[in-house]
Amino acid sequence: MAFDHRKIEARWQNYWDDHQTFKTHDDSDKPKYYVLDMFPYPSGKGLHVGHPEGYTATDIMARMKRMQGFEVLHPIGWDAFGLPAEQYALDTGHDPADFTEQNIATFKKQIKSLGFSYDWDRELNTTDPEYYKWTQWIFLQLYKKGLAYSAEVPVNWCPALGTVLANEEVIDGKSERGGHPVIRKPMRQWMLKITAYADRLLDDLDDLDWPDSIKEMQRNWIGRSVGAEVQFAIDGFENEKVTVFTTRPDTLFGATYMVLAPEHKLIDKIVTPEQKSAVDQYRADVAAKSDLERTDLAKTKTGAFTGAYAINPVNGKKVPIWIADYVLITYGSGAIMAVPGHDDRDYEFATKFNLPIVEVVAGGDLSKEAYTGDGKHVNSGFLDGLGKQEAIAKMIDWLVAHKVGSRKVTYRLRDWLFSRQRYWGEPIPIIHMEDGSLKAVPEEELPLRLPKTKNIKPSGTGESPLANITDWIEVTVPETGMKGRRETNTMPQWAGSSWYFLRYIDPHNKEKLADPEKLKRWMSVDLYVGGAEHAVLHLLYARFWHKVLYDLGVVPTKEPFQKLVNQGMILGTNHEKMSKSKGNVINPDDIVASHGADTLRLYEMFMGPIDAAKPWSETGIDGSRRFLDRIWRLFVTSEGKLSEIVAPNATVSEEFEKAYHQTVKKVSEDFEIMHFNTGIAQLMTFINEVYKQDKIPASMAEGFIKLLSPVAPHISEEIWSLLGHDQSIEKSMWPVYDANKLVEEQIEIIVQINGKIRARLNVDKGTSRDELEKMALGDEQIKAQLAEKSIKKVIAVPDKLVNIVAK
RNA sequence: GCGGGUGUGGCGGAAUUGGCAGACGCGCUAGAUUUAGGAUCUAGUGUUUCCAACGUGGGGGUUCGAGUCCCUUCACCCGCACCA
Repeated sequence: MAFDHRKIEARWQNYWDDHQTFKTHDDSDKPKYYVLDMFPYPSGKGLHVGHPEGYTATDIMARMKRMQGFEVLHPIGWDAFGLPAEQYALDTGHDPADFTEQNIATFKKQIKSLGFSYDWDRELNTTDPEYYKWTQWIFLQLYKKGLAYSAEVPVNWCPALGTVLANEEVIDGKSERGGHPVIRKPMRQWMLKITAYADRLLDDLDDLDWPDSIKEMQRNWIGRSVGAEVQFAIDGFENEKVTVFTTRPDTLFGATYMVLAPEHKLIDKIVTPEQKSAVDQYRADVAAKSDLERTDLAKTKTGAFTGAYAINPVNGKKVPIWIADYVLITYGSGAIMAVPGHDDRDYEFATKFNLPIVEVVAGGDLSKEAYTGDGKHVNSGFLDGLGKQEAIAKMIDWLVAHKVGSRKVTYRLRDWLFSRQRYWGEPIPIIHMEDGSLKAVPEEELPLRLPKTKNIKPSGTGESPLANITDWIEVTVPETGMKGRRETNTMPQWAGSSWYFLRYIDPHNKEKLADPEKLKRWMSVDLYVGGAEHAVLHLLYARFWHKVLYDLGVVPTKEPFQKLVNQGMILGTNHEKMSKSKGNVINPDDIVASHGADTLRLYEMFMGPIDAAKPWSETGIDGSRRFLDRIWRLFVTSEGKLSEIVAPNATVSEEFEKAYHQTVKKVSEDFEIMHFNTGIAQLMTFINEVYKQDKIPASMAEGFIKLLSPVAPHISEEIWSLLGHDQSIEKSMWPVYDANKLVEEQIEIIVQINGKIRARLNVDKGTSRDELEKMALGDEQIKAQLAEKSIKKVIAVPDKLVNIVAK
């Protein structure tokens, strides 16, 4: 009987469901292992081959750990709020909830067809009011702690569509849908003060077992820089000051001009009448530029002189104040002291506008370029002769003593723009009262449900479609009779995914986000696997919320995800990213139908390292299927019975026994560190060996099938039952190897002359250096090779080699 | 430009602390078998001028010995984008 994957896979998937094989027990006394996949967004397009890669990796870990005696938490759920459902609703008038439900059903069916060992009783859905109740609850905690505030910030407003667009919906300043112009318009938005946690988000990265690249990306994103704030007085304006931020306060003596960002609010006050038209013109030019043009590094510097002068506090010199778009209003204080001698950008600007360049750190050639390195300070008064570090410290002391500046840390990280002008998101539980005050929806009234509506349409005002739903919007506080209007903004998609891993731990809890005892039992996540595209935002937001919850005593750990692994992308057969337009998309459903889920799982793990980008190969997937067929033929007869190669008490050669124990060792070790490709290679090697045997003992057949089972669970269950077991292989114990069987008594040693292999010797393990040397020099072949030469040196490494250096 | 990463056969990829380069798979070749097929089994398969030499993007170095360490250079991928 051939290996019929359709029948077998369906059978075991039903068995697992019926027997609740993968149910997680909170009260077991086994050690815990929490292995988590990144929350999928159930798009209408369904699963692509990238999904099963990460999911298979975590599933292998989950299945192996269960067999190794761990209580495993391996859940899945749906990050189901999001733009596509809303757009679908706007286009068709249908309820996004229905659309989402269908998509989830499709996704679930696809995921189930791959045989992942999820505990489906813990399935989550961010759009479920019982779930988003707690998303809203967390928001209220943030609000109470002063970490949620509202502010006027510019958004992408499309007047023609009457709506606000996300950045990705704006292409070249036009709306993606319809090509209407989009303008930046300040609107009141909810912000979360993630910057208050910047230092902790940065520092706690050190203890995480994450890829360096991801940690580095987060560090860069947070962008902490240490320097000083310096206040410059403005000539002729006694009450005005400009504060600049600099990382190089030691170069203050070299500040020969000052630059304000074109949006800086002081400009109108200080600009001289003669310069006003030039400044206005420049600001108009800058405003007309797209973000892309403004940030184009290749362009030359532009700017305009305001006519005003600032006073350099350290030497009292007058320096001209310019405006230029190379200074960003969003960073630091939106103003800089320009030190053209020691900053590339300032140098470029000064050269273009003929501003003076003064050397204050020796070591460079200022006629050619700015010198940004370290060196002795010159032309710097009390700093002369000092190096960079001492000079910075001394200058900060001076600034503090003269009350014109201080040490200062700034971050690139901005506060999190938390509101979206959307219907399909968690409602923000805030009421704007008619007296202008804000009132939080009482916790006991949560969840604040999204109102059902027949027709979702833009409000036209920039508010979300919720603004149309008068019944929902207008509220009266019962105690006071005061009227109010609900917040029409909803939360971004990041909200629900910032804490879902906590809810899996206690998904049906009505009283709390999750039981503290259970959180203590399960946190933190031992292994988190997902795509690198979430390297910054999702992982940073989740860490931020987690720290807030930690401070509130809700969660027991400082960090949510102890170990993080990014699966690499699966490319098309042409080594390019899969895309519809390139026609190189592989649909996992097709593979499951043609080759089976086990084959797909096996192949995706065998393709290469989990974190590398790897191209798909048609013949490669065939090869993986062939391996499973080979296993099947080995263990199962054409009548569907257990093959006679398996004999309970078969004796095998010492060599084969060794191969078995080596396989157990290598597979166990490789899977543990997620080197699935090499572990699978070892399984293949073992099967190649088995093909050379007449009989193998049942114990080894069972051991092998156990090793295979996390990767290819369906075929493994089937063979396991043919081996005479009436319980799932999942309930069996992971095999252990006998180290004694791996001990080599004799090993082959290579003998090199000048690093080239000239002979091989079989010696007892542990043969001493001297002995090896003697044996090597006594070897006939070696003697012959050395006949014309004189020996300079002999290096002998026990159990490895002898290298003879000769001339 | 800055930060991170990757370069190994025809292809995907293996290779502890520096110690037999190319495990395993694909592809290819040959043989066997068969109801002749995109099946199966067995063997072979880095290159070349094949008793040997060369070979891990290029160049240089350290070392008895380098895919692995150091310097330099090139190519590609990912992230950031004038962050003062």
